[in-house]
Amino acid sequence: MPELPEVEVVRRGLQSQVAGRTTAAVQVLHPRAVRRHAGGGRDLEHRLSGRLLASAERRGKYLWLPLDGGDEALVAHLGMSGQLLVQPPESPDETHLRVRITFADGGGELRFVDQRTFGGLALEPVDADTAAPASVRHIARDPLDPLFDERGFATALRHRRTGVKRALLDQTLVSGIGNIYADEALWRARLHYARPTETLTRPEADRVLRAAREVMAAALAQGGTSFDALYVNVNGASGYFDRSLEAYGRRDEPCSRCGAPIRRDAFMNRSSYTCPRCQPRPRRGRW
DNA sequence: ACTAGAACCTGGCCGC
DNA sequence: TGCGGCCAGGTTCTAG
Repeated sequence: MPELPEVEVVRRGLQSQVAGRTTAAVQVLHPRAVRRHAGGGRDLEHRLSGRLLASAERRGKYLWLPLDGGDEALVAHLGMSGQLLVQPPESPDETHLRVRITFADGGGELRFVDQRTFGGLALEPVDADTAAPASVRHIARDPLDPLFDERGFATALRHRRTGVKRALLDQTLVSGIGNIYADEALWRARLHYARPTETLTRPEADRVLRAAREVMAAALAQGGTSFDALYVNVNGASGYFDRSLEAYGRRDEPCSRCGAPIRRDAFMNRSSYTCPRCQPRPRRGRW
């Protein structure tokens, strides 16, 4: 499940292997993979052919490749199971291959592979002022961004009226954090996911942000997290940060700080993992 | 304006 | 062996 560290690994792969190359043909194999593209699959195939992909950018979990000229970009979101692979043209198609982009240099082709089809590609105009594509404009900066506003984040967090985990998952407040790193950050900060944001002290707000930054930086240093074969980077290699997770996916295993068994709760149609001793449930929590 | 929850999607896995 | 149901979860849409 790609979150910020995984997406950044993919961005680096794109920057080194795709940036600076000119596309030849584009083949859309599944309409849902391009549902965010205003003109549909045929339109994307035509407008993306013969274009220079200038660089690889990222904000939160969104990736984009600005085209030559700079007023358009190919935007990619991996969703839950999306992969961007650079493969030799002769290698067999992947089962869930959705979009194929070949290049004028005849080298490795860029393939968008996505089993669950939550992800997708789109060609979008780029806003001249922010240098961000249209669909990325509402996404907040992420904790690894040098321009991230820490004080502003802490203030905004404490003005929310919700549970702290919901707030961490809100990409308009802070981007890049998904279910896995939210649980890891909360474990590090010793906060329960249902803790009402309006009761957070400023030190607590600072602490959870610092924890999120630390766990994502550590994951990035190891090449991203992976739990199965769904996530691979642009070269096709899996990350392996899952060995370092302290809470997520560790139901009934002892907390490495205190030994209490990690518990799993259903929360927001997904799972939340907490240490019941280090992260006690607040008396009046917000779900 | 803000918050909460459903919907989208496929394949692996489990129990029967 | 097969089948129904559950689970994984990022984002968008809709309802309140």
